[in-house]
This record gives sequence, structure tokens and C-alpha cells, in this order.
Amino acid sequence: MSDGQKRPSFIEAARKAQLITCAIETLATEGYAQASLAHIAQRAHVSKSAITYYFNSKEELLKQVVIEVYKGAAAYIGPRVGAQSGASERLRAYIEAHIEYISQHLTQIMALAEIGLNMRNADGKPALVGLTDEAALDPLIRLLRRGQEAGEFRDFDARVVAITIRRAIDGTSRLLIGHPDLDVGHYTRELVTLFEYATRKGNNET
Amino acid sequence: MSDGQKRPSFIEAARKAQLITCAIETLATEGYAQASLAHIAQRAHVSKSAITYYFNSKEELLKQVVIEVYKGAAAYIGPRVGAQSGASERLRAYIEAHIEYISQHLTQIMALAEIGLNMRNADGKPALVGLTDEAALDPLIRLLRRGQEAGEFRDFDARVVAITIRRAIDGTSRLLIGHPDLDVGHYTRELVTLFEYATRKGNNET
Amino acid sequence: MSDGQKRPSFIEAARKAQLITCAIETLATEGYAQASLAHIAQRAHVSKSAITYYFNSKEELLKQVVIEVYKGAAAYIGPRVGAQSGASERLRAYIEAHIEYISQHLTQIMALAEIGLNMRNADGKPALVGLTDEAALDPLIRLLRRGQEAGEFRDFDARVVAITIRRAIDGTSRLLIGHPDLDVGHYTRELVTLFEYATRKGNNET
Amino acid sequence: MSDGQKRPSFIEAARKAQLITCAIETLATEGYAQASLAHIAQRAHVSKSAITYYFNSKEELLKQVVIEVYKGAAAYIGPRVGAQSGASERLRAYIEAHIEYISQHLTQIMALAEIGLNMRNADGKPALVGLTDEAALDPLIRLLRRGQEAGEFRDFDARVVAITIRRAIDGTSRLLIGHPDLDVGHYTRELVTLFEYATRKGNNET
DNA sequence: TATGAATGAGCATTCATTCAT
DNA sequence: CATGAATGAATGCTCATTCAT
Repeated sequence: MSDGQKRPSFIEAARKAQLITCAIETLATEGYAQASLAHIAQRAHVSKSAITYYFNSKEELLKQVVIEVYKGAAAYIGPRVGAQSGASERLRAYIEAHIEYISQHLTQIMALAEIGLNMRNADGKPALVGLTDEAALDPLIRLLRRGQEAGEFRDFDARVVAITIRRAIDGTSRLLIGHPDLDVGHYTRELVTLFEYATRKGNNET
Repeated sequence: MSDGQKRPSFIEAARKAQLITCAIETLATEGYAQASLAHIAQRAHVSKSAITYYFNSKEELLKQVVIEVYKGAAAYIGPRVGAQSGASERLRAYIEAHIEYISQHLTQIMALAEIGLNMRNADGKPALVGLTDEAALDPLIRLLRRGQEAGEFRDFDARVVAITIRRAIDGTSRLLIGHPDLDVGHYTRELVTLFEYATRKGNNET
Repeated sequence: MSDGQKRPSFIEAARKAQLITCAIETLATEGYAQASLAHIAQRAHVSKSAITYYFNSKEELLKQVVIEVYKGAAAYIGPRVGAQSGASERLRAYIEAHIEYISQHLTQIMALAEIGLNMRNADGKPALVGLTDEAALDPLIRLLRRGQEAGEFRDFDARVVAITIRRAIDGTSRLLIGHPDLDVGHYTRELVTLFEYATRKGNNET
Repeated sequence: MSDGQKRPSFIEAARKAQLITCAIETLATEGYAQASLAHIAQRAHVSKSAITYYFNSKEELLKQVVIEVYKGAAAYIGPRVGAQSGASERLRAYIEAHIEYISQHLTQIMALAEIGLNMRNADGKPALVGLTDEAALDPLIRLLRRGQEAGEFRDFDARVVAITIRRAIDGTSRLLIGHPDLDVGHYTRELVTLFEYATRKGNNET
């Protein structure tokens, strides 16, 4: 009994994972508009029906893609930021971890972007507000505020700075696609420096 | 009578302008995927055929949209940046003018973004590389380099900083959609300050 | 009065002739399916409306094309056949004149073929039954019968032979398109000989 | 059960055959221009999508039609010609078999003609050169040449005669449409006799 | 005399989805 | 567990025609 029930759910999990992977690849390489069930199924060497069998609708598949990618990113980045103690070090870790993850998981990130920029609910409103929405922004805002309270950071609007940092990070994927030979290390260091200057206290006030 | 030649071309120009406007609105509010000729025509209270009568293809219409929006933005921003002389002032004007224009022409900017992010050539490659491509980046890079040569700016990778600034600017439209009540003035000032700190010389070096 | 009325009708005739010519060229070079009013108008450097102004419908234009081509062919061929007296000589002249005309007016003949093979009435039935229909066949049948009565031709079914001759003639245009370097003189002589053998009396009976 | 694999492919084969048949009927009765997927689907009591489900494109469907008709004709005619030994008998069998097949498969032959005369490649050039092209002509030319070498046939241009024979044969379908009550046997006999006289040796030379 | 404007019908094709098996 | 079959809706686009001028 306990065994009989688990086996199918194991197959199910494997198939789902495979289909999500194929969806990601299709989204990344062919774009949202071309990411039809037919194309995804073709890449998975599976019938279209198989997809709607495991995911009731295309929408559900895409949402699972989003969840999958988010989960992976969070698992990579969270610990790296948490390992630091000072606000300045946490910010540096935040930027570095993000860009590292993006540069190493470009396909996933592109797929996520395609969905975020194109997927709409039935009412026509964007289904995702993007990585820059409140949920994604909040931890960064808190990080910055704690830095201000600790006297490490100057007095800025934490929300505006957070948005700008996220934007710089989110744009990295597009940058890497256009310039695959980019020196990621150099780019990261420059970015970290930029935001250190932009946030740290002790500059001569204007 | 005397200018009999102009009458027909006047109607044509008016219709084209109307259709471009409707295309912009449709793109902005419904997204690229939903911006079909049928939807655009519906918004213009016109038949689908009317669109292909004035624009030989959908692609041509979209390209006209891009041109239209670009022209408007350039006309607004160019003079404002050109009016400044110091690098720091020019950078400030660059950011301010962009955000002002974006906040006042949100629909157009969104339409442009939809096209830039989604339109593909026949080969499947993106038709536009986006506002962050070389052409759009170059003037800003030059502005920053001149500031460094003049000793106003610190020693950074002008390309990375330029990308980050453009990203912050480009993201403003998405921000305004999500937060229509945003205090644009405050946001702009914070952004200007952020990049002043990030670029200027004379900070205590790390 | 007498003058005032003639001028417009002169212009009209000239325009009609021009449009018919352009229709012929379009049909011949682009085929029936591509011979839209738009394409014909383009070739005539005229608006689509101009065509429906002079010809109430596309159908009317095409019918005028047919008449025009027929008239030209009849004017060329009729006298040449009429100039001969013996049945055998008339048949030879019939074949020679046709092929000469076809080889010198390939475009018109091709246009005629495109229409004949494709044009349909509202009921879906072919609008033209082709050059092989009764009207075109009758003179040839009479020619052959008179030859039989005069004892020049053997005893065959004049209708079947007439059809076969017409078919050989009508196919010449296709042949010339596929083989523009064809030796028309040789081809004609062979054809004439073939039908001389096929029709003349005095062969050893089977 | 045991041949579980065949069931799905059986349905597919049956549907394909049905759709090809309906396409043939539509082409024959309504003409190439009216043979849209919608019309074909209607005749098959099936949705348009069903056609593109089984045939990736309209072009593929039409090509299958051509293949189907050719196959049938070749299977009927080939053996009948091959069964004869003398050149004269082979020519007779060639004509007889063709006309028999045409008169018994009028619809298919008409469909083939519609495709051959109208179907164009993307470049606007005819997709099929027709039954009169080299491939179709070659066997007949060889047949005639062998007859000349064997001394059965007179000295003519085998190519011109072959073209004329093919033309007479190909035109039969049009003739039968216009005259469904035609006595095919009589017509065939007359045609055979005509070409016997036209080709055989031993006539008094002019 | 001639045209620009506009349209509705029709085209081949793609798509996500449903359903029986 | 997975698929083949089938569909209705939607897409960009072409077309002959109408109409006011």
C-alpha cells in the first residue's frame, strides 16, 4: 500500500521535472510566443496531451516553472547572504550571489523573464509583477534599513535604492545574452563598488 | 483647392497617427501577445483591413510605433542634457529628463518595452536589442568618460555604470505602473543622489 | 457635339486597351491566382479603382481579355486559311497560321489559357470551355468534312480528328514556354506532316 | 489486441485516404482556386483543423493527391503496355490504356490537372510541369524510336509525335467533362487509327 | 475621369484544450 | 500512464468591391 502509492508519484515527479526543464529551454531559446505546448512537447519527445495530463493547463505549467526557478535561486542565494553579518557585507553578498547564480543559470533566468514579461491573467493584467515586486524587494529593503540603523549606510530612501539594485541585478541576464564573453567577475566587482559608494556613510556631503 | 494635393495625404497622416496611437494603447494595456490587428482595430473603431491598408504589415505598424516613441523621447531629452555643461550636471539632467518623460508618457514607453522585449525577426532573433543596446548606451558612456577625464568622476568602468543607470531609468515605467501614486520628484532626486555618490570623486577610498 | 462625345470615348478606349494589355501580362507572367486587381493596377501605374471604373467587375475585364485575344488570332488566321483552296492546303495553312500566331503572341495565348483553365461562373462551372469547344471546333470540322467529300481525306470521324489537331495546336504555347529555343519551323513541319499522313487517302488500308 | 500498434495507424490511414478523396472531389468539381481547406473540410464533414492535423500543410495534402493519382494510373497502364511486344501494338495499348483509365477515373484526372496547372512554388514557378514534361514523355519517345528502329514506323521526329499523342490523351478528360455521353470506345478507336496512319511506314511518300 | 478610403469575406496556419481509449 | 483524434478560436494577410468625392 504505502509502496504502491509512492511509485506513481515518483514517476509523476520525474515527468513533471522533465517537462518543466523542457519548458524552460523552450522559453529561453524560442521566446514566450513560440513556447507552445507543441514545441515543448516536441523537445520532451512526448505528446502534447502528456503535458496537459500532468499540468491541467499551460498556465499551471508556467507557474510551476516560475516556482522551480525561484526555489533554485533562493536556495543558492539565501545562505550566502545569511552567512554575512555586517550590512555592507550582506549587500555585497546579495549582489555577488545573485549575479553568480544568474550567470550560471542563464537559461532558467531567461525563461523566468519571458514568463514575467508576457504572461497575463484572464483579465489581461500581468500575472507576475516581476522580480521587482514587493515580495522580492522586501528582504533587500530590510537589509538596507538595518544598515542605516547600524550607521553603516547613509540616509537614503531604502525602497528607491533597493529597486535600483534589483534592476541592475535583473538586467544582468540580458547583458550576458548580448555579451556572452563578458567578464562576470569584473562586472560584479564594479557593481558592488558602485553600490558601496552609493550607500556608504562618510562621504563628503554635497 | 489650391493645395488639393495635401488633402488626401492629410487624411492618411491623421489615420496613421490614430492607428499608431491605438496600437500604443493596446500594447501598453493588453501586452504584446494580445496586441493583434483585431484588437488594435477594435480600439480604433475600424476594420482590421483598414490597418493593413495604411500599413502594409503588422511589422511596419510596430516599427512606426517605435520610431514615433523614440522621436518624441529624443526631442524631449536631447535639449535638456545639451543645455548643461558640467559632466555632473549633464548626468543629473540625463536622469531627470528621462524619468520626467517616462512618467509623462507612460503608455508610449510601455508600448515600446512590449515591442522591444517581444518582437522577433523571421529568424527568431529579437528585432530590437532594447534601450540598453550599444546605440542607446554610447552617449551615456561618453558622458561618463568625459566626466572622468575632467576629474569630476572617480575611476570606474564607464560601461558598467552606464548600464546600471540605463537599467534604473528603463525600469521606472514598470515601477510607475505598479505604483501610480509614486512621488516621481522624490524618486528622481533619490536616484540622482544615488548616482552622484556612486560616481563622484573625492570619497574616502576603500 | 459630335466631337465632344467622341473624345471621352477615345480616352476610354485607350485606357481599356491599356488595362487589357496589363491584365494579359499579369496573367501570363504571374498566373491566374496572382492576377489580382491590385497587381494589374500596379503594372498599369493606376489605382485599383480605375479598373473597376472602366470594367464594372474583374469578370468583365477578363472577358474582354478573352475577346481581345480571340479577335487578334482570328484576324491573323482567318485570311491565311481562306487564301487556300484545296482541303489539304487549308489544313496545312490552319496549322501553320495557328502555330505562327501562338509563337509570336505567346503572352496573349498564355493569358487566355490561364483564364480558360481557371475562370468559373458563380455556379462553380468553368466560364470558358476552352479553345476546344464547339465554336472553335466547328470551322475545322467543316474543313475536314469538305476534304472527305472532295475525296482528299480518308474516312475518319472528323470530330475526333479536329479535336486532336486543336489539342496539338493549343499545347504549343506550353511547349514554347518550357522550351523557348524550340525550332518552331521544324515543329510546325513535323506537325503538318503528321496530320497529312493521318488524314490523307490512298494509304494502304489495314 | 495482439496488433495493438496497428489500430491508431489504421484510423490515420483511413482519414488520410478520406481527406485525399475529398480533396480530389473538390478540386475536380470546384477548381483549384475554390479548393480551400474550408471547402475540402466541409465535404469531409470535418473541421479545417482536422486536415492540418493529418497533413502538415495544404501543400502536403496536394502532393499526396498527386502521388495517389499517379500511382493508380501507373498501376493500371504500365502492365497493359508491357504486355504487348510490337511497337505498333504497344502504341495502341498506350493510347487505349490511358483513355480507359481517364474515362474511368475522370475525377482524379481532373484534380491532377487542376493541381498541375495551378500549383506554384514559393517563387511563383509552377510546382509541377504537367503530364507533358520530360518524365512522362520519355517512355513514349523511347517506344516510338524503337518502332522506327524496327522499321515499323516512318521517319518522324519522335519527340513531336510523342507530344502530340500525349496532348490528345491528356485532353480526353476535358472532352469527357463537356460530353459525358461520348462513345469512348469509338473515340479511342479513331484516335488509335489516326496515330497508326500518322506513324506507320509504307505510305506513299509525298 | 479617376482616386483614396474602407470594408467584409475568405485564406492557410497555429494553438490550447477536450475526450475516448 | 499516456496518447491520438479532433476542434473552435484566433492570427496576419489578400482580395474584389463600394462609395464619396
